[in-house]
Amino acid sequence: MVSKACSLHPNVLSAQCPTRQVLDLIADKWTTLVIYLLARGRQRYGDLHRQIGGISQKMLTQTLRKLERDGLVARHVYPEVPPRTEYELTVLGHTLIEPMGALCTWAEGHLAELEQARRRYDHLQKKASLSA
Amino acid sequence: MVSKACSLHPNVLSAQCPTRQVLDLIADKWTTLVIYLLARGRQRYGDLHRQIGGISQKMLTQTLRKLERDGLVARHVYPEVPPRTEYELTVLGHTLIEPMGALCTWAEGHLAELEQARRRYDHLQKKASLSA
DNA sequence: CAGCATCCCGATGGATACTG
DNA sequence: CAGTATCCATCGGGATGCTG
Repeated sequence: MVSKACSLHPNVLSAQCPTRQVLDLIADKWTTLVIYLLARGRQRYGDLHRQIGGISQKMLTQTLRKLERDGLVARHVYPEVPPRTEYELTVLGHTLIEPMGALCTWAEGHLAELEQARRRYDHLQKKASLSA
Repeated sequence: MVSKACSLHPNVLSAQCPTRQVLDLIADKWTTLVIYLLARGRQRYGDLHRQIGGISQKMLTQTLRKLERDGLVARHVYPEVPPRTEYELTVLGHTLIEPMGALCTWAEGHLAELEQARRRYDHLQKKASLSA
């Protein structure tokens, strides 16, 4: 937002805008969690699965594959029995930590206001519906 | 990510983590676009609708209501005929512009790498499937 | 003009079962 | 262990039509 490339082109609103790409990247339940966990260091598939603990195998695999495709996560398969696979952030992946951290910091700093606004809004809605 | 509150609690992975709240906030196609447009200043419903140009009335209204509920956007209804409604970012809403800008800047700076990674990945996948 | 109500389709994603 | 394949319920969200 308020970015140079976006301001120059009228197509901020198009799917071609970089903004869209990034949002599509982090805009699902699991991606951010995976990145967050991998920010701590290289980890095995099973460890990720256990830590996230609400995610299905399907979603974890799908998320990891997407991140790998985007070059944010590297996949290391060891030809052993039983198999072992480790995941870690790439250099590119690490660069994403900071801006995402900024967003997280914002969240923590303004969560109270946000919740207060919600309560107030819901309260007013309730009163309005009662008077109707 | 890599945030204090998140690191302290083991429940980063729970829905209670502020991260989740923020992501839920911006994680859909339209929210960011609306915020982006409103960052330019107060605007009418119809103007937003026309500028975004792929959005349905349903989604625009829904997005605006959500942002209003979260205290990020203020809604001004003028009791006129025909009706006029204007939307603008609240003070809280403005504070979100910067962290979102950081993400956008990241996107612009790394989009090329991202696309290259994708091409490379898809290329390798193709070769793998052919040899099979 | 600025919505709300309704219908409806496709995608998302969980649960389950199977495999190298 | 680290997946893949399949089935199926839910839901986001578009299209359409109506109202104050």
